[in-house]
Amino acid sequence: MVKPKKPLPDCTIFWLAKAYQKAHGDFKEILKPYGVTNLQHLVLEGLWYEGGQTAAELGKMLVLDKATLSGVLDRMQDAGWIEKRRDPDDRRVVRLFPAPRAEACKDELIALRRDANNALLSDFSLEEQVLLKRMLKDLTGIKTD
Amino acid sequence: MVKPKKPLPDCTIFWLAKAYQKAHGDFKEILKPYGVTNLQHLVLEGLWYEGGQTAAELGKMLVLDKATLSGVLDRMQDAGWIEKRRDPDDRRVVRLFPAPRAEACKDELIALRRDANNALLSDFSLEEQVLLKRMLKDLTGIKTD
DNA sequence: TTCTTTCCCTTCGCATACGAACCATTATCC
DNA sequence: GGATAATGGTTCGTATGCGAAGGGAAAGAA
Repeated sequence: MVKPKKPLPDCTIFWLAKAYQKAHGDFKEILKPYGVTNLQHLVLEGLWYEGGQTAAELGKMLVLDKATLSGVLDRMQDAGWIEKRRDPDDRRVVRLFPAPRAEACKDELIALRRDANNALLSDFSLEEQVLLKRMLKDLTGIKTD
Repeated sequence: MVKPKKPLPDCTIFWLAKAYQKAHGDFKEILKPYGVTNLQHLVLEGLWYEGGQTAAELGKMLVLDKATLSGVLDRMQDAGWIEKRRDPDDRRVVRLFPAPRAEACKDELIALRRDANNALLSDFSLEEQVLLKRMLKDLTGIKTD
């Protein structure tokens, strides 16, 4: 009795989803002890790269819907990861800054993502790694110049 | 004034997420007129491949958490896409079958995924397409034999 | 046979994701 | 200046996604 081996043959969308779920899930486990989710970690990296960004700017940088960001930022503020400050010049705008809790473990958290990426790609040759990254970027349609 | 161009340089997890989101979003738009979601389409393909599967079997085939499947199957039954039948020999089990509504547009729906995949990969050479698929499968850690 | 374990599925809780509607504020046009 | 448009955020609704707990049923052990 042979079970079917090929669920969805050649469906790249499917394999893309599963590769993402695997990488996402692994990183999620790594982050769990720190009390940060994947998306929250990404937000912190965005703010470390450039603090004082507005939610709209951060959403553009991280390619995230503003509706998604809104809830995430709320939870991050409640958890003490970030600070929200109303812009006095434009009261529609909320400017975002990493809070002390984030600065305290900044280096450690940044290392986690770097290590997770290395682990993810460890089975590939350098050429394959470069090619994979290029193809993934091409798929997103995002121009990085 | 040059805006920062590289959001998260060399973070493959990030690009994997965005590539997935793009492919998923595009396919979602294609499916919208048909009243099916991406996951529901996947479930239908699973059942067309082999009808009468249990939810647990389908979850293994599609690499989906049973908790996720439970809600999806409910909505698909309500929408008339599938039928749930209690197995008389093992009353824990629910066996799943495509409903007439699904059979009616089976060929059309299957073609949609094939076309979406072709569109997704159209910018890559055949060699690149093969390599990408292999690398994605490697990343999932799923063995397809 | 009865107790324990295992299995299938459902439910709950939390966190994405995103379209759409909405409010407040600023910018633009006449 | 005043009507209109554009912008920044929040909120709502719907659909994933998964860990954890729970209930019912079958299987295995004592």
